[in-house]
Amino acid sequence: MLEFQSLVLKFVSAVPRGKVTTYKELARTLGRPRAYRAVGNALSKNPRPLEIPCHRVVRSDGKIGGYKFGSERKAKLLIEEGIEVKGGKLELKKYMFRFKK
DNA sequence: GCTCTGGCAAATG
DNA sequence: ACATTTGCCAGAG
Repeated sequence: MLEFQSLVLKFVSAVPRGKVTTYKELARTLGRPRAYRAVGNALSKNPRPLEIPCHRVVRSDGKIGGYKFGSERKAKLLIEEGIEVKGGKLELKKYMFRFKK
């Protein structure tokens, strides 16, 4: 459904600079706690890569995860936003942003 | 309608 | 901490 995707994009763009969220949390916020894969799928098909900060969505274990334009690019962007990325990972506890709930 | 593939997660070894 | 296995959702063909 396109609803799901739209929602994903919407929430991701709501993530403030310097913060990140996980695929899982995002999925849960959308009402589909186990649709984390679908979330990644939706982001990969992101219609506006420039307007949507897909790089602010990371894995639950703290790893950067993948990215349309390469994980290196993603890590770089995150660092530029003030997020420390060490060894391809980051401090999730510190930068995790939760929507409502 | 079924199979395959993903920017994944959690459990297991 | 790392690798493998299993589960799960949505889109594409």
